[in-house]
Amino acid sequence: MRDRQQLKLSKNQALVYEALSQASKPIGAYDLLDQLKAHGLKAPLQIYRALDSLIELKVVHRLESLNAWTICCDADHDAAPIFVICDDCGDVKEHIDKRLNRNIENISKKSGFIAERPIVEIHGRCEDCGPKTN
Amino acid sequence: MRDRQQLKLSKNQALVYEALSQASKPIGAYDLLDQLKAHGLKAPLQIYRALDSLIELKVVHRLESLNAWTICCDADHDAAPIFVICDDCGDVKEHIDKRLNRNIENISKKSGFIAERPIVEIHGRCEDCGPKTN
DNA sequence: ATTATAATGTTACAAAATAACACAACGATG
DNA sequence: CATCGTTGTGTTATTTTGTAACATTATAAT
Repeated sequence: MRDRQQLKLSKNQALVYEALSQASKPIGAYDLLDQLKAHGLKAPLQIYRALDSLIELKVVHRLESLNAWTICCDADHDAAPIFVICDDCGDVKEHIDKRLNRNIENISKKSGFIAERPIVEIHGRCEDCGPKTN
Repeated sequence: MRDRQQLKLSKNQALVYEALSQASKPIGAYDLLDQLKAHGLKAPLQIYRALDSLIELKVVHRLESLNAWTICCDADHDAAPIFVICDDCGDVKEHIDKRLNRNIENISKKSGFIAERPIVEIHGRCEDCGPKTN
């Protein structure tokens, strides 16, 4: 796990990074703000700006389908991250799958498209929670 | 192209469906509302409710990374839709790719996960727009 | 030291989505 | 055909999520 020193994070970036690191699940911007009010943060923008930098540094991901952010599990990936999201317990796991990434590349190439930011978020039920009952 | 009769859409559902059908790109809920004010719609909820039903009917997709909705291009797909999104011109194309869908199934199975709603949205540059220049 | 760059603080605002409640239309069933 | 459950509608207010604009402060490099 890389720490603030290695990453050379600023104060707010470090605060947000720490909060995300300690969380077991992705967190929304306003939840982060609530947590970090104790450390002096006051406005949403402080959170959003820190998140933007952390994404730029590739140490944090945004989950588009959850409006939430999470720590990047994997230090060095060229491949796109794949998120598997349990809609019951909220657990989220990050995977890297070279084959799926090649697939995305192929689909893109076929139409002359340049894939710069592939988003893959698989909603469903994790092993512990089992199939939906309704 | 299925029409209102075949789908048995209600008034608001039909209005939203028509608006999306005629659009060349995905549209946001409030843009839809603006368009449909001419037809008497007044509140966001009317749009959101219609969109929910249309998604239930599987004739409309939500693009999570755009906060926008688009008509489903393909009448009968069991496989998950894949969206390819040009960040320059805003063009969006829907693809169905069995191989990628098998991939997603495999990734899920490995961890006992049941994939109920896979989201794949590939941002980048289309052939016409070419690579980013900045 | 100075200067460009990045980060911060703050107020106000915009955009996206939902809650709650009352009422109307529709379709099946008796 | 009546009535009853379901689905759809209308409306107001509110919540949640994300930005704009502008002034100030820290950081690192030459």
